[in-house]
Amino acid sequence: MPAPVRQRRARGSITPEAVINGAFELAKTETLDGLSMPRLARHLDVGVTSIYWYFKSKDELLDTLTAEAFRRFYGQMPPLTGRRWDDVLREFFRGFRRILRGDDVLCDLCIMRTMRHTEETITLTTARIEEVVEILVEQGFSAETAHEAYSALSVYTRGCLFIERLIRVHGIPDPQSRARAVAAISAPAYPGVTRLTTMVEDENFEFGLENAIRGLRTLRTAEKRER
Amino acid sequence: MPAPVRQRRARGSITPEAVINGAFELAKTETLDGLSMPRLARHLDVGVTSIYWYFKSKDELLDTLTAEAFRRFYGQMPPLTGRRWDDVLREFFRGFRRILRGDDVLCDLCIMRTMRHTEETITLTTARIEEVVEILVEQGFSAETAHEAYSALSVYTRGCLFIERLIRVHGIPDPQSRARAVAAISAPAYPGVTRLTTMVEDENFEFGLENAIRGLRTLRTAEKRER
DNA sequence: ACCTGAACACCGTTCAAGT
DNA sequence: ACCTGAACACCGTTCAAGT
Repeated sequence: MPAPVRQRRARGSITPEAVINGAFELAKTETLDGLSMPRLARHLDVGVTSIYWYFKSKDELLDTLTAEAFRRFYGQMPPLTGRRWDDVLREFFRGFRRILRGDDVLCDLCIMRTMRHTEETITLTTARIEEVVEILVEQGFSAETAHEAYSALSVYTRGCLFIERLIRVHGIPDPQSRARAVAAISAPAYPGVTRLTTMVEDENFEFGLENAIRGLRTLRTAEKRER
Repeated sequence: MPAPVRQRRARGSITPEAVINGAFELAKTETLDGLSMPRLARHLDVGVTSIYWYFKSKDELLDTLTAEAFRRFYGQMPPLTGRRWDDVLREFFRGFRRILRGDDVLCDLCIMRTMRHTEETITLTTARIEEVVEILVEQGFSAETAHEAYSALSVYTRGCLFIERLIRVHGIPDPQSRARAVAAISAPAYPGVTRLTTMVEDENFEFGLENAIRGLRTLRTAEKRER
């Protein structure tokens, strides 16, 4: 009954930046999945269609948000200070995980959404990769191996973030049903199985990280001997 | 104008199994995201609401599909034949990746969707984990380490599948824009960077797998010496 | 007990205006 | 050039029937 009166906005009173900031705000109060065009419009006090003047689809808006997310993410990544290659790897991938685990919106945009990055994002990412690779090469790795090492640890770290994010969104089965399920096994040989082996915690992450570094140490020695 | 006549179905002509099979068929022709209740109903030639008699929400239907997907997945996992622990790990995780990379619907259900499994699925999974862990323990690993090793390789393999799936769904930026982006870096020290380091291919997967095994070998020797 | 269409509140997007 | 509401085709889910 009360007419949904809303003042017509002045020309130029909407900017792409305002839309992007509003989108981040809204995603933060809910979740990235909760971000819809009508809700965003309401949040910005703008007609729904007005957003389409600046972003020709929701996907294009999300791409822009992703680019901004990467900028914010890399802005938070501290510069490398370690001297030895293994300390550098630890520092880098621990930081990587810490930052994205602490910000669900950034995690959803940088890790969960897509692999189609903008040119700017690729530049940012590649520069960071190079930094790490360079240190590895300086300290005796071949360029080839250094890249593979980075790639493997990157996949591992993103795998952790991905699984941890799924758990935060959907939860895990309650411990009781889990215990019953494990009890149903014919030969539960090792009590440790009852622990959530499919879940990632700090110690799990650390084990994989240290183990990879151990493998790389052996490889480095072998590569050095070859020359 | 032509009245949308559809015969009323007989009582008992719809079964949960038929719904599930229809859902798998439909997801296969499109994608899991393309599976909607109206489309599924049309595919089954059933009223939309009828599905809700057997599954009280789409989420419950998806949970049932996930349980079935895990059954199919484990049905395809070959029994372990390797003798040495490292061969067993290779065999297991290569098979894991191969099967889920070859079936997008299974991958979406088992890897991408959720971590909230049914009791049956947990039993299936835990039994498989135990099989691997037991072999590691027989050959000199502590139960603790064996679990951590499994967990790390599982996270790594699922990370690969996750990233590969994202690429299949959304694609990656075209090589040209990528090359331009890399060229924009101030000091592109290593030409290898131009290669898609964020992408996962067979050789990338193998490197991480072998490297983890290398790390475990060192750890095993150390653990043996301690005793 | 089982099957059904109409209806509701949502979504992304387009159209045809208004200023 | 920029902002807008109405409208469209979709979605998941509920309701109030029908048999």
